[in-house]
Amino acid sequence: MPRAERERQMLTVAEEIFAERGYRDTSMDEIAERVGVSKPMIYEYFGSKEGLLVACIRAARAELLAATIASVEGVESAEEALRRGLTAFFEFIDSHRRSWKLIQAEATVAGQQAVDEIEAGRQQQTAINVTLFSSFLPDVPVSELEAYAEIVVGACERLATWYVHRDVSAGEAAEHVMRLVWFGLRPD
Amino acid sequence: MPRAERERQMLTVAEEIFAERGYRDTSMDEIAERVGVSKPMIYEYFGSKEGLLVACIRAARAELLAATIASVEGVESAEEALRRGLTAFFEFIDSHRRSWKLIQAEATVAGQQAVDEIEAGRQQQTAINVTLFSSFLPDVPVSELEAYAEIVVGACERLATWYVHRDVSAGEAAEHVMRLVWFGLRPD
DNA sequence: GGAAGTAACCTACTCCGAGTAAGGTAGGGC
DNA sequence: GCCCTACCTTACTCGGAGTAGGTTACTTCC
Repeated sequence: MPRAERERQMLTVAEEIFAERGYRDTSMDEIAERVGVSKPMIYEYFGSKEGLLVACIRAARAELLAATIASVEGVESAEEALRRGLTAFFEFIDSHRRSWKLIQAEATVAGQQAVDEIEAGRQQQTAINVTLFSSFLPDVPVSELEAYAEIVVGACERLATWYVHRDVSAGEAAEHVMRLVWFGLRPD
Repeated sequence: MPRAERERQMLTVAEEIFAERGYRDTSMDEIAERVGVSKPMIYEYFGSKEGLLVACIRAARAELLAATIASVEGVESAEEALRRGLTAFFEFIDSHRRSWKLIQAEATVAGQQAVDEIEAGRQQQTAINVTLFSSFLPDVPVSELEAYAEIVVGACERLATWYVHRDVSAGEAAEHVMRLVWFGLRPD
């Protein structure tokens, strides 16, 4: 079996087991067995247990970002773009709970590399927000926009965790964040 | 040495090493050595490595909550109470970076117990926010207030992480959150 | 066809650190 | 003096991350 395919297979299985039982309680032996391969193969391809987790996180975050970006493409109004981006985020959470757990690493993270990977993902999300905010807040300094962008990223992450336990639609969740961000930020 | 004092000593050392090197890269042997005691003593008092971490998290969160509550005591205006609570939060972060790392567990968390402990701390913080919001938004249903409370908790957590790398004062950070929350939520 | 190289894969380990079994010592109550 | 309890130790087990050193099988070049 060619390497690329094996890697994808390993990622799929790892994502499943990590999300199901958590990083700590997953052994490399188990992943290897479920893939139908021996442990050193995984080490050959991903370097370490943490490396494997990092690859899973990266893949999941990439999917989320792609969904967000696709949702705002071609939209002119800033308000509408913001609303669509937020809705896409919560819809993603809804249909990809497993990926969401991984992106957050469900607080069962491995080490510095994994922390950095998650932080890098947040930075991408923050950057999108900064761009968006600057379109309707041209006079606000970038450092302040960054603060707002961080706030929104944090707000969404937390609300997402709350959200999965409630009977709330993606639209409603998005509207809640919208209310704060749009009413709170738009110039008077 | 009496148990209570030993426990406090162990917590102090553990907090220091966990915050410094992360949960994963800290060994119980090392903590025991630095305390000047043998490993089974720590197991006798805290049950497990995760139990020790949970105790550290709980202590740090209790300190933060106490500071928050003290800051709003006796304040009448909702706006002022909110501002003071937020400022107290960021001031705490400023002067207790080590505790903050632990409260977040710096993404190097141990297992389900630790996750639950962190979540429980957030719930306390959320409850405070719900009470506060209901004072100036009496007509909004509780479930919606909860959503806003979660949003604010998430926003503060994220902004705190951003905050420690920047040259921003606690007051400014609080003002940024204030702008969104107050302008975003107050009834028109 | 055979030599040489390489990519995919394996068995059989090492080693570190969490957690434990079994016991030692010191001081207070009677 | 004796027992009981609380504090503390040495000396282990055991599971899982990571590795050394191979084997197999397919391609490539002569």
